[in-house]
Amino acid sequence: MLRELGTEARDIAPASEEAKDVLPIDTILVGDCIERMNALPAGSVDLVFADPPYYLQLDKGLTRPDQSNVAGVHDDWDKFNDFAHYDQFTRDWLAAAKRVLKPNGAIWVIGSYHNIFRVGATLQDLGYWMMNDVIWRKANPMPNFRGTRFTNAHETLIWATRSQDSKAVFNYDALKQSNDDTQMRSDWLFPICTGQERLKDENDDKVHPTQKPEALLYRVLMATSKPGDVILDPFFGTGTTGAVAKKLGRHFIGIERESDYINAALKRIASIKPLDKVVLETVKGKRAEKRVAFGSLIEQGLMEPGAILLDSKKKFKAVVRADGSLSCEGHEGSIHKVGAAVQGQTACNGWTYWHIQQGKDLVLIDELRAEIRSRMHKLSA
Amino acid sequence: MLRELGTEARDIAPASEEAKDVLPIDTILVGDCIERMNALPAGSVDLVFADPPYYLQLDKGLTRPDQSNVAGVHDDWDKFNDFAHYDQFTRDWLAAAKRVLKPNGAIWVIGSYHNIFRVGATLQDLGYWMMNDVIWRKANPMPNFRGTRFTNAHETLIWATRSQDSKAVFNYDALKQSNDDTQMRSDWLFPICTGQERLKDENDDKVHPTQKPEALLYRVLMATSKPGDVILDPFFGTGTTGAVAKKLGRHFIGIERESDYINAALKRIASIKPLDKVVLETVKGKRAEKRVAFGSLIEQGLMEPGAILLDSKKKFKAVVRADGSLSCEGHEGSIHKVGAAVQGQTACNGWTYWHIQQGKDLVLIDELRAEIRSRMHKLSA
DNA sequence: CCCACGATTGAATCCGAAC
DNA sequence: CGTTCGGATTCAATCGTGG
Repeated sequence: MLRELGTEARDIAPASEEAKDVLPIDTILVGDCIERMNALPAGSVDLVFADPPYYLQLDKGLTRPDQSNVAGVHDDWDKFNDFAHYDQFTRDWLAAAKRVLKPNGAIWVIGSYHNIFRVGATLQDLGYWMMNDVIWRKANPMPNFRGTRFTNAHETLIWATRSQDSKAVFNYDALKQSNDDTQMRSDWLFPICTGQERLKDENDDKVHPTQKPEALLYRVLMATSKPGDVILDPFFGTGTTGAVAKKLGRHFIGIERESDYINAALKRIASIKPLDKVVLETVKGKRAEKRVAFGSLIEQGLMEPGAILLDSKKKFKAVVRADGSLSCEGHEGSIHKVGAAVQGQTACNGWTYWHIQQGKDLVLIDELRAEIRSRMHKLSA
Repeated sequence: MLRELGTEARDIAPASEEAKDVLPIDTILVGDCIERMNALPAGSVDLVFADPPYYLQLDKGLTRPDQSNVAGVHDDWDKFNDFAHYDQFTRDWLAAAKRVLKPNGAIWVIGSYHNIFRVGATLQDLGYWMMNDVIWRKANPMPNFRGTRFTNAHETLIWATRSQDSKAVFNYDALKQSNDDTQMRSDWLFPICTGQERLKDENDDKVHPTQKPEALLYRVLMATSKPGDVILDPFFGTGTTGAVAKKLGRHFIGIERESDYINAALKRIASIKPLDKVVLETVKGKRAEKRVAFGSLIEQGLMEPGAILLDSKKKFKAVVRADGSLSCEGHEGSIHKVGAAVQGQTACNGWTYWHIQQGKDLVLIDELRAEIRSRMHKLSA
């Protein structure tokens, strides 16, 4: 029995007319992802983001040095008989995903060393074209409690297009702008999903054992999709993809089997407010010469897209856009460029010009940068 | 025609006698790596480090990083056949490597997204057991000149043992010590090989297009090998593995076909001076310590039968019996068993749980163990 | 209100020598 | 070979509590 669970997000972001007509936009489809994908029209989806089962093969329990128990992934959905079965499953869902992708569509898959080599080889076998493998470096990974291996401190994402001649969306300048005006690298640093962001049930247990951080999806969608695009997540879980897609003015289609996950995802996504169109406009063309790391403030949650920056006299108000650029009185660009423009000057250090209102006080954004640097410093080399 | 090129390193590092007798130690074998590996005795090598040819899908057939032809590929194979060919090559050399590895041997393979997924899946298919995938983060990667992808700023290494029940060498404590006393993570930051380290020919061109930095091999060998171990590199190139192995008191066996690479490697390795044995001593953890039976404290007069042991909060009092067992609140047995039982836990390290009263102070019985070990040490010296 | 401290937790293929 | 059991093993971040 297959149902469709819509959310109120359906009408918020702009979408192409044909997509609205033929696709269950901003909806969670209940059931097996292969069956549900095969029921969608071919060539209709812009991007797939998939977080499939990793097939961890954990047999025994694990305790911390203080004898406490580690809650591993022992769910049925991660159980397979052997690699042959896992490979077959992988081939099937990747083939189904390829069918629903538009000719210029692309896919992201995340995994660990347990499964990512099977996934990568199968992607290549099916004719997908690799663009990058991307490393999510975890700021706070779980240690290796037995001292037998290196701390498993990363996961691998593969970004591939539907075929070799697909022309993928890649917002190069926006990414560069948000990364100190240097090219975005293939190694990304984010904390794992904890704290307020981690969904808990009524018993204060985690709803999903492997919820991904929104910052990760934020970068994926900002990098390789446009507002109005349709993002399909065949392993929707608790809906991180949907939440970030809605926030960023993209449409999502989620597929999930577990009702507990679906219920949590629906509630979660309902509370998301999409960012304003103006905020979402990505920078086009070459950008400022000065080095800025402003975008990382947004990725790491120290500043919300749509936030207002003020100069010390509150004369100018600038809107922070999702890619880390500012918009103020007709000027747009980096914090430095806009700071200079509104003052009628040729140059300006945005870090020591713009403030953010915190209660009664104005706080210099340079203080937020210091916080970022402090975080990075702990992790360097 | 196969030759063997020895270097003067043969006699420098200590090696087991049997290895010296049957293996071409500290030698570069000329020719095809599969043939030469198959000519080596089975179960004779401690560690394999391999930097195999990349598979560049844009080219016809299998090429090295320098575009030279690896195998006689005459046909215009389609993609599937190309991958099949690369997979066959990968399976053949990985199977040959597995045969020459000792039962507790291990392998490292480095690659990029072009080939590492084929390599990883084949390793699993052949029964190797993954320990970690490790990310080499390049401090100074080549930028993506066309701005179409993320800067390819890393390469992936796979560390796997010969089989699931192999007991791999892993110098956990030495690594932790060298990493600011925290566990070594799976993401490593090193610059690419440039400057003085980069081998150049008479025209000042680089001898090898993908020479790896010695720092990378240094960490690999320090982490997963011991002095005297035999390291096999089937794609020896200009001999980074051999140079670092010699420096670190390990033996190497290199296999290479190109005489230009071999000549550069021979010259390079000849100039390496092995580090002194004393310098090569690493931090050892408690696991390396000899076991001390609790009863020996009594035998050696450090503790009297009938003595009282206390936990740190003096909640439990245990009586030491003449045979070295404890008795406490109806529980009896080893210091570990009783410690676990009184706490209601499944395990406990009695040495770091129980104390004896000395005057006003509580002294951990682990200190008495240290005294025993100190005495044993003086006796053996 | 702020700081110190303790408790908790996270996609994990997590022991090995002796008998 | 399997079983037993000694005893070795954790980092960053969040959240709650108490001073």
